Amino acid sequence: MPELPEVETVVRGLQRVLPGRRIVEVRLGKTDFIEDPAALGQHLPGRQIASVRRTGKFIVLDLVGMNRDAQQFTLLIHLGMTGQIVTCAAAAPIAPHTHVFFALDDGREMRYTDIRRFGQMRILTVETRDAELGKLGLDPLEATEDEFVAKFLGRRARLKALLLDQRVLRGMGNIYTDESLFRARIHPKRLGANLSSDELHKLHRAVREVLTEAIRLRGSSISDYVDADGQRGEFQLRHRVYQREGKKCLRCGAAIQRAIVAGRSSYFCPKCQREPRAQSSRRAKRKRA
DNA sequence: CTTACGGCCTGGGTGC
DNA sequence: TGCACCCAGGCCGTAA
Repeated sequence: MPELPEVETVVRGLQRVLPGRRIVEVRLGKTDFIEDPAALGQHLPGRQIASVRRTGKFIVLDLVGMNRDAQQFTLLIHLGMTGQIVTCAAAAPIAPHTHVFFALDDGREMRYTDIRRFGQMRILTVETRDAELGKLGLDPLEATEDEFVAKFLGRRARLKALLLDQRVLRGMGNIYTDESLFRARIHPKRLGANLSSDELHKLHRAVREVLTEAIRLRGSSISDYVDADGQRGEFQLRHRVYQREGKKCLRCGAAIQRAIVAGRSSYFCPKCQREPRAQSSRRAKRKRA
């Protein structure tokens, strides 16, 4: 479910209520998605949430001890496919598949719910936090055009794979990849190395537009996604290709197609996004010649 | 460096 | 009503 716009929306909701709160207790259900479950109860109670932010699809909670020399920890949360985080009254009914309860010092709770448990939760030190987050690629909304373009030059992978690769850009997932490629009118099977500078320019702009608009509409709710207040997003109403197989392209009227590209379901307009023929990168061409 | 594939886990939809 | 099957917004490890 959650890609950059959804995680951003969740984080904005959490930012309104969490900073300054102290965690008083952690209760656990199933823990197979938590790197070190015992560490949660060991390190979190008594610590105060200093900040909440997003890096790519990760939610980053920085926690400080109540005395000055206490070690700082970071709680890193990834929502996977079906993860949800909400805050609610401690007495609120418990949704099925809720596996982590963080009791807060104002009598409320932050709860983590995840049907499929593809999410992850880790306690990190400041050093390991920076090492982990440093593996990620560019923030697609902050990258300059030059930085963005450089990530695709010479890459022989398909655009679909590159856009989904968190080491290239951090935060793109299947929905926003397809929506961005449609707006840039680029076929998901095209190779990074074969894009013209005009196409890279259009792609950069399309990615920013799609993500910005999706954040404004508080994300896409296809099935499970809700924000930190339990509200659904509305960007799914603006999808132009995603899950529109067989429906008319809103630009040209052709039937939207679905194909597996880079192992993932991909939606595109066969007329607006021309499929490349026998692709070869420059290097392969040179080899053949 | 790259792709392809299976696996993690549960639930919803479809078709018989 | 049951059941088999396919699909799902993410990501990792393995093999080729």
